[in-house]
Amino acid sequence: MATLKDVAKAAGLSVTQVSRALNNHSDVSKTTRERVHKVARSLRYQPNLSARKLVSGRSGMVGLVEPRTPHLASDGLFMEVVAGLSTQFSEIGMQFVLHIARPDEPILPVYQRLIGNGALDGFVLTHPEENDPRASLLADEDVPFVVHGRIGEAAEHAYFDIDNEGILYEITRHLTGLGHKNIAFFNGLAGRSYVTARERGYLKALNDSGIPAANALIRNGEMTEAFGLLSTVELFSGGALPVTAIICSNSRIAKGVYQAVGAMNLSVPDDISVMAHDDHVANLETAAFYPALSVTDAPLRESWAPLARCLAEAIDGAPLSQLQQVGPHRIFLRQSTAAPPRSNA
Amino acid sequence: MATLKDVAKAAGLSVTQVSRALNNHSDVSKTTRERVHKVARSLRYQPNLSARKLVSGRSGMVGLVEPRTPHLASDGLFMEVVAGLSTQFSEIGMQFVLHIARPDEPILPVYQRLIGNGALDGFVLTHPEENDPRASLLADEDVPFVVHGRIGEAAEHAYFDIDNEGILYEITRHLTGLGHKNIAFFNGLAGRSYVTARERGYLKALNDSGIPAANALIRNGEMTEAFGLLSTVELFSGGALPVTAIICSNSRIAKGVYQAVGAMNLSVPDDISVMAHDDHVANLETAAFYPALSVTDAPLRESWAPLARCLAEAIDGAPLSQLQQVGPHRIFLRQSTAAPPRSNA
DNA sequence: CTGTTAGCGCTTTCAA
DNA sequence: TTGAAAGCGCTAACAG
Repeated sequence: MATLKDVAKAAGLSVTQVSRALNNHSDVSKTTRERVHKVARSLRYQPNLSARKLVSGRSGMVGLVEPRTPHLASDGLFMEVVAGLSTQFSEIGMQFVLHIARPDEPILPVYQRLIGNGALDGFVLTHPEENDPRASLLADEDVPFVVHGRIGEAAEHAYFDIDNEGILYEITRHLTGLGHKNIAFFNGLAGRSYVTARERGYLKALNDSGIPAANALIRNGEMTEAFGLLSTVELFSGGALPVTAIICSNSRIAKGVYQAVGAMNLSVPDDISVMAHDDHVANLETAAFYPALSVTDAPLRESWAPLARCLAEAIDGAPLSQLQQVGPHRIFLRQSTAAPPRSNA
Repeated sequence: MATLKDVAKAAGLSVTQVSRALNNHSDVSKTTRERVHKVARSLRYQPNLSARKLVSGRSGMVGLVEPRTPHLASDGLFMEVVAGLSTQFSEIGMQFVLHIARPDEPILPVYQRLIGNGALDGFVLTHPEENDPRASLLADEDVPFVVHGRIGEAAEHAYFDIDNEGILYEITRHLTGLGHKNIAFFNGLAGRSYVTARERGYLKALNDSGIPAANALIRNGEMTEAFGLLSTVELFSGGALPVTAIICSNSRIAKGVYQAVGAMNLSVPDDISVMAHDDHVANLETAAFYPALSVTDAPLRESWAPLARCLAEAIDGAPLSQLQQVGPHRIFLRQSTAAPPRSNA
């Protein structure tokens, strides 16, 4: 491999000046810079990341740590994350490193090892939880990181997130606006920060509509079809509250809800209105549901690019205010929502 | 982070001696070594990989490069590979780096970048093809690598493989031994080296049994249920040769074959014998097929540990002879194979 | 605009 | 058995 020294010799310059030219510093004449770049290219020069990291603290490598769960191999979401991030980081000339931790191994020591190794410039954290210890560790150690999502209402870290609270507020207000009063909410697993945020939005909307919240109407679970199906059946077999609308945290849950509603010989939207948030991860075309599902829409895949950029900037030492971004979402009102049936209005 | 210097100071020794002690060199007194280890532990010392790589050429990081295909996110095999390798490498104290390449990007330049970066010690190559250009590149550049599979009959590189040729030989001989003469073979995509090896084994067995091979009996395709189903139907609708046995390169294909055979109102094994190789990647319990499928058996998951060890040794400069390993396989004869029906015997 | 000097953290001669 | 010194390839002061 050609080194800086080789390029310097070939260009008849000092190593320093070549380094500056290659890194596009301002204090290099244009002619020199161009000549150096040409020589470097002809020698197929590539900077040695280890050497660079050693002196400047930057290697251009960032990592994602994931515990190896039994389902990992069949987890489409996980692969979406990995493929998306990996692609986006190489797009901006960085190396994305995936580290799968042993299933039995506690996760913090893994981060500590990786930090101590000193090979990585920063980390991406996904699926944050409230008071996530990984974030605390990284913050304590002053290691740059970006979170996919937000930890806490006043997050003190770099993140890219969608407005989970706002999304649920919009959905819920739409339903209360139609006249619904008993609105169930099938949310994700408790503890995840987006789950909490969504619950906040739901509760706030109910409150703003003057509707009391009922614990029995909120359910948390893994966001699967089965969860939606079972929750719906249980909700109606309990028969306590005359639920007229169901909000699903994703389209997969909604699919299960549709099945249960059909099985119970009820109809969407005549008997029950259904809405969901669609992140486009499940291969479910919500417009092709029958009846077409009303959704808020924010494709997960649109977050990898901002996330990568955000981490790059965090590593470059950008101020926190620039590193906290909330992506857009849309709302599509289709055929699955209507005013509640008379008997329950 | 604590550095060697810190440890040296705390231990009252020179940096040199500490380095030697920590790396368990022979020329360090036992007392010193133990003391140094203790001090290092108490300071939570971790060697800086970049510094180490810079001077010794070893970082302890190895990589796998995978082009991002549309199906990647739902490709269970891929995740099995990633999770398996990642786990095994951390088991032996190495870092496993996954690099997903952009879909449009030719793959060789990606390797060249990664090599030139000088951050990785070596690579794992999966899904090798005959005359695989990646292997040529890595060999040319003198970068250690290990192949999951073999390239060519007399492979000149480190590999861990199963005896694909032998496996197909065994299967085919078992069928010819039962009296079958027209034995179809549904193999994987042409070009992959294990596909070629299996074909060799199949042809050799036919030859050794004095049975002429027929091109029409060999089919190559993506190893899916659909491939098995369609191939079977086509084979029989052509109606040229009275096929009495089908060999499938994996259990998924066999599942498709079973479906087609059922649809055609034929029976396994009375009309058609079926055998397959089972790598335990598809979640198909071959013993639970009806009738139970006769298979050769070599779980893919058993290859990650040897593969990781092999690469580690290759990086350590072990001789090639130690780096070429062939894993074991078993054969389970169950209910899907029998002598051919009289009319075709 | 350019070169000289120093040093990142580590391993490895070479001497003692 | 130990230490001093050199240097891996690079960047960042500091002079000029």
